[in-house]
Amino acid sequence: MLVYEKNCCKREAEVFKALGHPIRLWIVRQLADGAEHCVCEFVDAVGVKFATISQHLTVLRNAGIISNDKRGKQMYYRLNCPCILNMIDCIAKKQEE
Amino acid sequence: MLVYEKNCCKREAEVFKALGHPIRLWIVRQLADGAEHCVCEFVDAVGVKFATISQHLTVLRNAGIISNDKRGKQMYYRLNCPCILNMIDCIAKKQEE
DNA sequence: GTGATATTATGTTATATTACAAAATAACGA
DNA sequence: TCGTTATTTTGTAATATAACATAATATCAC
Repeated sequence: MLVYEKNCCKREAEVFKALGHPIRLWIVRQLADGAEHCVCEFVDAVGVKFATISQHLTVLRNAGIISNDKRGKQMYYRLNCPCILNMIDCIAKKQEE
Repeated sequence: MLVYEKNCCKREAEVFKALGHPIRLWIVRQLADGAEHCVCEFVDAVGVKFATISQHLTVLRNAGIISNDKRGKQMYYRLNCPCILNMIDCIAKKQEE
């Protein structure tokens, strides 16, 4: 018999939700292998407004997926746990089938 | 230099988005190891309306995560690819840290 | 300090999601 | 066939999300 506990899966669902947007998923991929990038690089590549990218980065940070680090005028972002890329690749492979 | 291609990551993001709701994530977990369950079992356990669970199941199905199979009056659901559980467990472990 | 640059915060509008009620469908048993 | 049960579909209202404009903040160069 199945049992659903109040608040179950809440925090984990937040991680998946954060990855559930094309721009955010793409950003995470750009941070593969420990690469660091600043906000303006994402803005240039994606072609949406600065504020929008910044918002997406905040979502990823709140979910614990990325961290940031200010150096000079620029804010650099990096993956907290590159293992998340295995997961993404696993989904991507399934899509190709 | 980063390049974002139009429509990139769209289909994959949909999979993550589908997993990005506590009830749906819980449902996927109940289908671990090939277990099959019918809609009413989820309804009883979660305590939301039938229509709500049915809607969530549709989201998971559209994302290609689960499949269904009608037997008699009941509709049974199962995981398409149990490997998705590894991914979920990986996220869950990170949350415990 | 002033101005320029990089970024985040806030407010706003359009759109999407969630949960429900009620209606529709499908399969079974009497 | 008729009613019952299991489920999906459709419509609706509340809430959340996404993208943007604009304002605020922080850091550097002068």
